[in-house]
Amino acid sequence: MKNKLDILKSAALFTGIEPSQLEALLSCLSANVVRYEKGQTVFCSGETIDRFGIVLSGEVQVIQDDYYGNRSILAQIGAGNLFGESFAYAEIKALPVSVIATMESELLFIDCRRLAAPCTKACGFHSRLIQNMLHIVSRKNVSLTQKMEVTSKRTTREKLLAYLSTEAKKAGGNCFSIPFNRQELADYLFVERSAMSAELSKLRDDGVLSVHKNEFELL
Amino acid sequence: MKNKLDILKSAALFTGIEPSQLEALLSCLSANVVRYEKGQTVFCSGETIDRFGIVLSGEVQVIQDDYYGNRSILAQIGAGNLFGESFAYAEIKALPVSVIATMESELLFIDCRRLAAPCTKACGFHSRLIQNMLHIVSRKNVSLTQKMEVTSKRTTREKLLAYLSTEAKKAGGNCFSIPFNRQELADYLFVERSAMSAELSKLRDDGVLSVHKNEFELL
DNA sequence: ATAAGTATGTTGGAATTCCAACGAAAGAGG
DNA sequence: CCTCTTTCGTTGGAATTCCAACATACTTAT
Repeated sequence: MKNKLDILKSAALFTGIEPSQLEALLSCLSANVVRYEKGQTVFCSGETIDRFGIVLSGEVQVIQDDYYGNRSILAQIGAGNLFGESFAYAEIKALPVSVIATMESELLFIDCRRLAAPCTKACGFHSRLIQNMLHIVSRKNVSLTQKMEVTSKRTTREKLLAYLSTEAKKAGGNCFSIPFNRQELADYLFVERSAMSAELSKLRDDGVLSVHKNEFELL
Repeated sequence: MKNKLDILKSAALFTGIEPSQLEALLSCLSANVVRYEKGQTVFCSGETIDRFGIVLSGEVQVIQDDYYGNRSILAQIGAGNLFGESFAYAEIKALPVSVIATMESELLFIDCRRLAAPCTKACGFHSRLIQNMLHIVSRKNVSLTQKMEVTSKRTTREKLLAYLSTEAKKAGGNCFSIPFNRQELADYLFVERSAMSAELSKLRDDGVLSVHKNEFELL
């Protein structure tokens, strides 16, 4: 339980909150922790949710499967980050996505109304929390827009280059590693795995990049 | 100025605010109105913004042009709706998109910090406003996700069907009109206009839909 | 009414992607 | 060490998209 609190202390949702007050706050929010195994479903498309999650350890993916079996990965959420909050605060009836654990994970859940509404105990956290939440949701919005900038490209080659460029920029250099295997990367870019693999080879032959497993270098 | 206030009264940002207090609130926020001509740029990609806009009349589009000249339409914003708020609250340095007026429009601008921070005059609006804002940004997030559900489809035909189905559902029937011309629809779906036009004809020949200008009917 | 400009539908060939299948390489587990 | 499973690269043909070009409405301005 020690390291979990450390994760929360540095989580964006709790910036500006005194670490010493964190436990009191969590109990005020009646937050609860649940452990998930690899591959388990956290939220299932179609259901209604009024709570959101924070990843304490492990990782979850926000995905969408159509009835042809094509999977689209919309987002990958690591430790300290939130998932489901936009759908909870948008108050939609049917979740258009699913959330799955990609590895053994500990997730903390919080009721979204409990966080937004000023509480009866007159604790002063809520004003700060809702500002943090607005900031987080806004940044997710920007992330989605940037993902669209990548997936709006017409060819697999352009999508790859757009994605790898942003990853390089994020890493602050030409060498970086990506958090996906080939199938996941294809699902993230909305393209075919085999065609993408072939295109990666072509990019390598063209001297644009070098690649070893998930390690990339743009030349 | 009369109808402008009417627009604002029913705008999602001001739900829960007494209409009678609206003018006082606007002055507290030091909101200002600007008129734009058709085709004018409202926000330009690359700039930093600390304010957002509300469409009073007319319409704006959130777009992205790459250096091959391909335009992507990310969103279309009509009267009463907001634009730019996610980028303002995410506090990013460089705007990754541009906003343009698609027709003569009146836009109202509000400083994003002015809205979020409790004001010195101790007016009680801000708590409500920030909750509304969180709700709006969350719903935009859901909209972006739904747009991705459409654009993640691999073929033009599937994209069209996915888009038209959601429009039909939104209209609550099989007959509906879309707010785009053909080129704009192609830019919205990230496909080629001519190929899309051909695919529309094929869908018509296949008896899946009938179309007259922007009026569609799914059969 | 005429002319110019814009929007839309159509078409043919080049380029690209999709799909299925296969084999090689890397890991996991016994 | 071997087997089983998963991941990844490659390939060939079918299907689709892209691109450029052109023809036909439909609009707008003069």
